[in-house]
Amino acid sequence: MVEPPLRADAARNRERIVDAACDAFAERGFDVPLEEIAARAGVGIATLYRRFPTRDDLMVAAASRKFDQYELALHEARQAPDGWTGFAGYVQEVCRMQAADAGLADVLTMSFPGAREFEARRTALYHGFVGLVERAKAEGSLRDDYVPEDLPLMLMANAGVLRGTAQAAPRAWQRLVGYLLQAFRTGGEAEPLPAAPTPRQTYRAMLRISGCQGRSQPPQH
Amino acid sequence: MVEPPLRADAARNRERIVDAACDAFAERGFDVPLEEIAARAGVGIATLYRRFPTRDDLMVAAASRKFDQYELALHEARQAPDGWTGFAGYVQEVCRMQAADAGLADVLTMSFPGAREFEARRTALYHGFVGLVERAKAEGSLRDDYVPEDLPLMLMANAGVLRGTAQAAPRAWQRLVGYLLQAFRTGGEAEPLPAAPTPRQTYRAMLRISGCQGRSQPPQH
DNA sequence: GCAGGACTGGAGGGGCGCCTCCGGTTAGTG
DNA sequence: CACTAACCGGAGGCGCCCCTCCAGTCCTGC
Repeated sequence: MVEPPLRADAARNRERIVDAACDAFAERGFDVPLEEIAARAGVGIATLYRRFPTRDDLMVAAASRKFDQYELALHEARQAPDGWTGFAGYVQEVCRMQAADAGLADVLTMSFPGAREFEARRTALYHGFVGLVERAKAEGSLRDDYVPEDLPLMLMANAGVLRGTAQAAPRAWQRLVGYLLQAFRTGGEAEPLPAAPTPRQTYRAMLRISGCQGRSQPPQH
Repeated sequence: MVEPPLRADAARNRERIVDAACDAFAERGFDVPLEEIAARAGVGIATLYRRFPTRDDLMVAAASRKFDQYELALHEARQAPDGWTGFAGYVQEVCRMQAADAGLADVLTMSFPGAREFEARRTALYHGFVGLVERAKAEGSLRDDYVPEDLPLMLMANAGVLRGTAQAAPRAWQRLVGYLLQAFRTGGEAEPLPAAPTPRQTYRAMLRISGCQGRSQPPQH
């Protein structure tokens, strides 16, 4: 069951593949061609497959690198002066990371039953978040019917906004998060919101989503 | 510039293609293979391409069929007893339609600069919505800093939730909409929310998103 | 009922990404 | 230094979907 140690050059290549995967996933999401990752790593496609037989394996390896960030955010949220600051700060930070990293953010809303250590860290993060929720509820600033499952819900919503607006209105997600935090808070006065996307930005975003791969000319024979 | 009328059989086939496209888009989203649409319509792939040279052309034709529903929803919202009911009812209805129709809902967040009549109807819907917004703001129930562009934002967020939960927690979107409406309303007390997805549902949704196309066995030679 | 033009569908070339096979290369030990 | 096991990478088969070409079919107007 225990893997024999890799030869030095193989280990080096493995590292380079994971590095390349991190970059590629962050820039272009999880559906980049594996060939591109291999090319970025300066490695043959076969080498990539030998080391990571499944796309999931590679995703797990790449994602693990980012857990540090999430754990740091959780740690900071725990030390916030009050429950709401901690809860809201964590939620915002997670969404910000999601916006900054096209693919890897989905990691929190994914499950890889095969990856033990990965799942353990994800579960720990989840428990930590439950703690934030309870603290905020106890001080009365977070509505009672909030449930921790609302975080994945929010991440999925955020992902949808990011998919649609990443190019044209890269700050639109902040407004969504602003609205949602407002809804999560009890007895909230209307607080100022992040700026809305302009009509122009919205229009451009709508163009982007559509196919619009050009080539719509009639055959003009 | 004016198209000659189609031959009777050609017109019939055209109808069947649009019917099939409506069904296919609704069931599986906009990225169904065109070959499948042709097969559903009982028609050769070439026939489909002759009638709709571009995927966008077909999408426009299929989407136009659904405008009636949107226009009906707008009409009803206008006759609501008060501004908030009209605004919230319309928003909910649009999101409900989005949930019921995997692909076509994106239509409202897309733009097809080439399709005149299509764009005109979409624009009319937009203006109608602006009317709902103004009425609700005037009566003081909708926050002042709400902008009409928040509707596409919401639709994108809803699309993200639907993508993630369609199989495992088909009602999750209602909770998102509930939260957002709460945030849109001024001075809102916390109203009861649609049920949250259960942890079990959330877990299943997370599994679904991941690749998980099986086949992760090591080569076991 | 008979041209002839409009229409049809399947075959097939092309691109892209997935994944594997295999001949050549290299690290690392004795 | 020499040898062997581990490692490498490109070539290429496969499946999927896109889109086009063309020989045959079927309306429709006369």
